[in-house]
Amino acid sequence: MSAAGAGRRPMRSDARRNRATLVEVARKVFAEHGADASLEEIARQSGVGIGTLYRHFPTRETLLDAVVRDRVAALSDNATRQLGGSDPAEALLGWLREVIRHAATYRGLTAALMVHLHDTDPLYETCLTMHKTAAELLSRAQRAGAVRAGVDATDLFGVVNAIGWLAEHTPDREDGVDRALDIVVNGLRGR
Amino acid sequence: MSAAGAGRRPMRSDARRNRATLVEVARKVFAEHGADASLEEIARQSGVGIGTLYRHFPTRETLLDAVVRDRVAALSDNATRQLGGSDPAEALLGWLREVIRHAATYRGLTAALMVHLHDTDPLYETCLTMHKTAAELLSRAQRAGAVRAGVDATDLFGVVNAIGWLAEHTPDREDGVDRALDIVVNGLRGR
DNA sequence: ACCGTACCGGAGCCTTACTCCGTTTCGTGC
DNA sequence: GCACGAAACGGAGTAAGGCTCCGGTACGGT
Repeated sequence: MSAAGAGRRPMRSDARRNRATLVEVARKVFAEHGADASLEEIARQSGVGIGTLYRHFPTRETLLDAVVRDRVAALSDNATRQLGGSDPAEALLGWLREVIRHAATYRGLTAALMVHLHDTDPLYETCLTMHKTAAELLSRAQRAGAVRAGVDATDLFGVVNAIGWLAEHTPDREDGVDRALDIVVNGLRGR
Repeated sequence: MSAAGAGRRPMRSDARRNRATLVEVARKVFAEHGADASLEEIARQSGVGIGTLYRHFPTRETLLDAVVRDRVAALSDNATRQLGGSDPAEALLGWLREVIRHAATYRGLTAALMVHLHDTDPLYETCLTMHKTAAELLSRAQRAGAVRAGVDATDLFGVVNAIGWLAEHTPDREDGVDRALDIVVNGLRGR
């Protein structure tokens, strides 16, 4: 079930090592240059050939997924478990902020997520994680009367990614994202 | 003031012809493949060499601007003049819808607009047109009490582009954009 | 008809995505 | 510890697009 076809035997040691290095370097390079950074650059900095990168990660999305999957899952856990007892509106807002901040770090990630919400490609599971979290937080907030009815998880998923995209594109004017988020959060409340 | 340096004499007839063809073809190709379509493809379909394209439009943004400038201006005119007498909230909503629909046609345009809001590059004027329109519609809506205070034109510009981006990325689920827009519009109202 | 110049075209160079296959390295059985 | 098969590696090769540069072409004024 692990990404690089660990169907049978465990990976060879050099393969495991290279894979780990690639993910680590990719995390850095994606954060620095965005999700459409040069894959050759990642291979170079990892000290492996481009062929090795492509064997471990047949597509850019596979690599991107390896980079963000854990972090997205952690955000979800954080939102649904740790904040489980707290104010539903607060929990929702906190998660939105974190997801948006994450999106601003890996510029271009939001676009990839939107694309892969409907297929079965690598990033699909990560999308699903986000979508489920959106659904849970939303449902709790709606039950608490903090969010009006008529909004569904897909709406929320779309909106959070849209604001995430906005965050990518407004590196200056940091409060701009907060202000946009404020509008959206206000819009989620009852009329 | 015209884009291709008509500082002195009028353009030569072949140049004028080629320029017009390029814009027309670009309009089609950008609409079909998005704002990052192949420029070589545009030159090919226009029946001119790539060098000719680059002489008329030194950057992709210059060409993109030539394609969308009139349309954006028309949307602004429509919003501020024709709808001048009608309900300010209605006028604002109508403009938002149109801009978003336009953004969905030229996928990637929103990103270019966000980037060039703060420089003096070609698309800057188009950005400014949108920004000014946002300011006018917003101000009227606020005076009419349809939009709460504390929202400024830059917020609105950001939000409309964010929803435009969302529209680019949800070709299916057409109502998804309406639903997102509904959330935002609701969020613009008083608390 | 002639000439100066504005304009044209595409070869050429660079960067990046992605593939293919000869070579190297691992790890297991003896 | 050695040998051998499989797993993994590396990078040359192919393709495509961005952008430049300059020898050639054709417009338009005289």
